[in-house]
Amino acid sequence: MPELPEVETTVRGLEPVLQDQRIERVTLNRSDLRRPFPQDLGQRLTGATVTGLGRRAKYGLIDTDRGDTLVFHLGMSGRWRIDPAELGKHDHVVIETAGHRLALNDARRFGSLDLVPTAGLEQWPAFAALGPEPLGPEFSAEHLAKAFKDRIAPVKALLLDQRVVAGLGNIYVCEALYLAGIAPHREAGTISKPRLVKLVEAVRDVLTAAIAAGGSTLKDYARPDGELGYFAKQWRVYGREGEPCGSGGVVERRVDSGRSTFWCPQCQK
DNA sequence: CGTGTGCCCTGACAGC
DNA sequence: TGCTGTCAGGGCACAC
Repeated sequence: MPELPEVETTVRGLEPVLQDQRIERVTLNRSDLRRPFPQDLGQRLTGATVTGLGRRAKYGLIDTDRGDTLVFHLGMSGRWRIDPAELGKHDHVVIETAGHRLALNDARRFGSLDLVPTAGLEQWPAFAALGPEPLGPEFSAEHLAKAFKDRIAPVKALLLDQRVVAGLGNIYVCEALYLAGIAPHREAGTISKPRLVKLVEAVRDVLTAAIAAGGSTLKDYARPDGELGYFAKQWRVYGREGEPCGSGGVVERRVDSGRSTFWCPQCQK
């Protein structure tokens, strides 16, 4: 499931294919994913030239010379297929350049596609309240101390809150909390400053390692070039219920409002 | 405002 | 073989 590292990997995979290329044709095989596509999406994209690619939180950004940015979210199962031999059932949007054909494939349709004025991107509703990038300079122990102050919610819930920090999902939050030695259900406001320093380091470490590994895989995630990521092998707690954590404890799983948390009660306090 | 719950969607998988 | 049930979860709506 694409979290920040997978989206980053996807954007890096799209860059050599799309940068400076003119979009010759856009085919919409349906009118929506999670929500309807913007009006006239095809016409507004056709003929535009890609001027740059980027990422904000778990969103991929494709800038065009028309002053618009195509914003994509991969949801649970979304991926871009580059030059697929043939199109499949879940290739909902197809973008063609002179040299390539790209298909946005999303079996579970939790993804989204929007076209937003580049100049107003930060004010776009989905972006306006986002917290800092976890790999950027604003994400610090000071920032977390401020965000956690007087909060009784579990630290895991706040790390998943995109207004606190933008781009973390269930897998990397579990991993980061394990690395930092902090129990997922600990009240956020009770965590000491030195431990927040460790948490910030842990978040950066797990994300950096995942990006370096080319994004992780969860059954249906594939890199844009079609190769599967392999960071899954490096997960310390996620999906490892009942296994030794590596530091003497045993990984436990608990479910809160239908969501799994993996952690080691011996190592995380 | 802070906190918690449930829904969307489909495919993989387990069990019978 | 084919059926049923369970699970995956990001973002958002909604209840209290």
